[in-house]
Amino acid sequence: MNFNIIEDNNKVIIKDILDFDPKHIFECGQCFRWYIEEDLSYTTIAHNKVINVKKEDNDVIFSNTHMEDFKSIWYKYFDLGKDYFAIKNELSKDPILKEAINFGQGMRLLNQDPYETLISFIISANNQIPRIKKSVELISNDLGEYAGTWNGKDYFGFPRPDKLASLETEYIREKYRVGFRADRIRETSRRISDGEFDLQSIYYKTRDEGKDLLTTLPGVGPKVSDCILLFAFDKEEAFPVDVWVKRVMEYFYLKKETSTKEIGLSGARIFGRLAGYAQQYLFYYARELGIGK
DNA sequence: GTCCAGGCTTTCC
DNA sequence: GGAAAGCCTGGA
Repeated sequence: MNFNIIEDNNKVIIKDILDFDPKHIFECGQCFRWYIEEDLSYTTIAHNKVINVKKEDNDVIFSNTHMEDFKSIWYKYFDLGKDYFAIKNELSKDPILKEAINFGQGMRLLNQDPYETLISFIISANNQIPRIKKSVELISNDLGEYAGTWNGKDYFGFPRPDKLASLETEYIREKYRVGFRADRIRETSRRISDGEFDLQSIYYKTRDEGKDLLTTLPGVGPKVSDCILLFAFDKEEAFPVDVWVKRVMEYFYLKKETSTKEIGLSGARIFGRLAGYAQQYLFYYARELGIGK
């Protein structure tokens, strides 16, 4: 680790860390379980634990935790083993990316739970971020384990697959406001719960192998599978192409209307093994600034 | 085999 | 009232 960590009264503080901005991490669209507080800190839940993250000058304060959890859970979750200085340095050779990175300089790719990420991104299809967040919260509050309270709000973990697999499609549709995605959620959860689909095995597969497997699940196509590979399985070359990435790639790089499939191939060609990071800086940049709209 | 149009729930802007 | 971090189906 190239930064100093200290522990203090239910807090862990990283001193003088570059490349860590809670706003850029949580609002860049990779994660749906965060809540901004009045003091502009962010509260999130993962591994059935609640944590509050606040940036103060060049320090980041993690509250409601301790060093043991920090080392065993949050270090990996916040991708602190990666050298973002080197990643950004490499990608900044591209002048367009340099702008996008400058805009979202404190972004990091989280390592999230595979099943929660899978269901969250099935919900994301033809959907809006505020609605996706609401559906994920409704599911957790109804089926998840109580994980803690922060600033007066109770937090519940995302349930295990057997919970959603055991429900009727109509219940899922109406209770969680997921519309036509309800049966995809139920059937995908059932396959995992019944052991027909081994989600953990994807950790040990390549991006292409993982993509072929994930797209056999209902509700998982090219874009959603790349999101899962990038946000849960640490496949750095995964390049999810959504409407914003399509717009920003057409606007800056390709200069003409291009099919989604072709944009995916261009991402691999232009950005190579770091395509996932490039995608995330570009997505955040394009969406916040409305580029190409 | 590949490509593409149309349909899909609900709500946010 | 259009659009939304897309996927699935059917037909060319």
